[in-house]
Amino acid sequence: MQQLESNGVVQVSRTKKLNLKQVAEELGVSTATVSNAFNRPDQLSAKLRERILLEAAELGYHGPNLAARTLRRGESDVIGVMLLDSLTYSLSDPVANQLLQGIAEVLVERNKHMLLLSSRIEAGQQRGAESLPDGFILYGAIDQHSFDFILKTGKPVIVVDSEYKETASVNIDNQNGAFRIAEYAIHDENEKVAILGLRLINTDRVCRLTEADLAQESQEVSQARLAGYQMAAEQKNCHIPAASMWHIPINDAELAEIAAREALTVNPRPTVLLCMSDIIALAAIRVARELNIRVPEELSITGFDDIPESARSEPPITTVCQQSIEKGRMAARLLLDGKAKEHLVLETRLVVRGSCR
Amino acid sequence: MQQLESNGVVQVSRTKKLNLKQVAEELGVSTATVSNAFNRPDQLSAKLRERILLEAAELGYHGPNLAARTLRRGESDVIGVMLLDSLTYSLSDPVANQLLQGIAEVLVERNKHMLLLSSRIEAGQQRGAESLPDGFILYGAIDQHSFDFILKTGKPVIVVDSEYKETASVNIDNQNGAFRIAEYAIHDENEKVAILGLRLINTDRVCRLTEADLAQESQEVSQARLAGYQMAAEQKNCHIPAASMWHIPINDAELAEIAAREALTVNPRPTVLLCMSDIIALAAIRVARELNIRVPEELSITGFDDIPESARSEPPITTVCQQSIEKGRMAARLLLDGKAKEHLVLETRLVVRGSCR
DNA sequence: AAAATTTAAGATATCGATTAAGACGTATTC
DNA sequence: GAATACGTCTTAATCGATATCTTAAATTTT
Repeated sequence: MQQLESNGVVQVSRTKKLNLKQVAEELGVSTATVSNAFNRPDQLSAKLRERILLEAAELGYHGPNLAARTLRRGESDVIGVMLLDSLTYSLSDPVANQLLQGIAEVLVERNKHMLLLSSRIEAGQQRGAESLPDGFILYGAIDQHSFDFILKTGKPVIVVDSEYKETASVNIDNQNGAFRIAEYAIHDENEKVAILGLRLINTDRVCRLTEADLAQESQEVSQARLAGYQMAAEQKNCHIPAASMWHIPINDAELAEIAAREALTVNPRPTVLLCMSDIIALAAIRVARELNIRVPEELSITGFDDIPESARSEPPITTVCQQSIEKGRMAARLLLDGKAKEHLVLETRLVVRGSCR
Repeated sequence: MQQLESNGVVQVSRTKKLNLKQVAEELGVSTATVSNAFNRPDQLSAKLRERILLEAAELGYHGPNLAARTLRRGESDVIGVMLLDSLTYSLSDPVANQLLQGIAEVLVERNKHMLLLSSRIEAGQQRGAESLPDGFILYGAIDQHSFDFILKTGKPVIVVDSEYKETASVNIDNQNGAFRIAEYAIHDENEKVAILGLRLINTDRVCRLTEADLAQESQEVSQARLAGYQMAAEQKNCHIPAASMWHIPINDAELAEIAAREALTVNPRPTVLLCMSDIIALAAIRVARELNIRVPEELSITGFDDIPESARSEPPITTVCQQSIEKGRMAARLLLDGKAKEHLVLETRLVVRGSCR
């Protein structure tokens, strides 16, 4: 249909896309040979291969169709990255972003592709793309339902910032990081310590905690950080009551400002404000400025994450570097190297800057 | 192999993944019916459909394989998003990020998936995933080679922040936006105006421009913004010589600081600093503080983009809102609605904050 | 009640590629 | 010089799902 014979020369319309089989016919070789030209250079002579590649390109053929190739080989060279909550939210979060950067770096290096998935499935939406990827990287405390779904694909899964016995994982020692920064920030038993926590309880609103809340199970990362803070405080003979803790549901600057405003207007005012993310710490600094509280003279503020912005704020933030980019790289490497059983725990680093006395 | 018959009951090992055909056999229906159960509810009775869906799930079958489905249907429900430069860099750029957020929002709404691609192909790397997506969104001034490659797939393409006659596009009126902010920032002919420009010439290093550089063709977005600045300056009887312009190769805080440091230490010192991105403006503010130059009293600084950080800096940045998230949404909608010929130009908004007199 | 129409489910060719096995001629070995 | 190995290319089965075309049954129409 798309080829018309005339005086021995076979012509192909350039408008219609052609497939490997048609290319093979055009060049007078078998499909196997064309396929090999693209995938297994050792299976044919260099000369023929070169000719095929060249002429295929001229015909407008740009290499094997991924769907067909995937179907046949059972491998797509695509890696699925599943982010917590909605994609839109995750993409706005600097930590998730750094993770993606690290993942992207390794995937590009290895000629793999990245498919973004979100764990949150809205009503009327279906899963569908999960059968394509060769493996998955899950970020954060994915809900059990999504996790099971992914797990049942039988493909390798690496979890970041969470841990399940069934899969490999990349984590940091949250408790230790929190302990060290709290230990650094809290000088003695006279300090009034407040905590701006991330996802401490299961509520969508900013709120001040009660003792009852503390008994509840919360997200593991937050729980670990909280435990680290408390351990350091106790070591300095400070006690941090639940009423000095605020819950912030997502890592969002505005919500963090609301919490910070509450925390910094209680009486007596805190002297140390431990923030579970840099976004929160940055918000706290803005609120402190607004309230004419000098940082760090009157108030020490600590962050967590070490996002790029933290180094550039005024004052720059004393924080815990959790190497998010590196976590992404490690996760991607574990996955691609088939180390689907390891549980990595990366070191955190205390980054001392100007926001603490 | 994976099913063993015993006393009339057919059992399927739960460990091995099964396909639509096997599911059909298990349930004693045809493959067409199972397929219809998943894709075309109107083609079979509700009762049977429900039974199939239920039992399939129990057998551990999670719906049609994407590769096979794509191969057969010729549609993957995957959209390719190609970012400028390396993925790693793009993911760290707040503007690209907002764009992705907007795209993600619409794709999720419509049950589509997002495949991240980068335009930069390193040595030894191949393209390969380009055959999968049903369409593409290209961000920025993609190099001609990559552009042609994508175009030749014959699939719909939407370009953002660039324009080609062959494809639809979503842009903002860069020149107008730049004109308005410069008009606002430049008070009279006594101002000394300097420009911190993004990708003004084709060099990887920060550098001060010469008149010869101005004659050269540069990237369209930058060129438009520059033209807007110049038009506003001339209207106020100011002339901005090339020597008052700096080229910054990528939208990076550190490079921007280098340029800002140079620009703010020339004599006489500028009174207005027009920055082609908010990242640059934020860097300029830090450098100004470092040099004890009061902003805005002694120096007006303007940005471009309106990234979230700009509203929160001290002083907050007067900038041009380019609605990056909305651009992403529009691009995705154009693509999914098959409007592959339109050239949208979104309005910019002058956002007056504290960084200008 | 016979004919016409609608509804429900099955049979099968097909999408585009990969790869194991095989064919064929040439080079190497003893 | 026969046997073996090697390099190069071809044949053909296969991956998993979809959609067209049938067939059979149920329902409506006249």
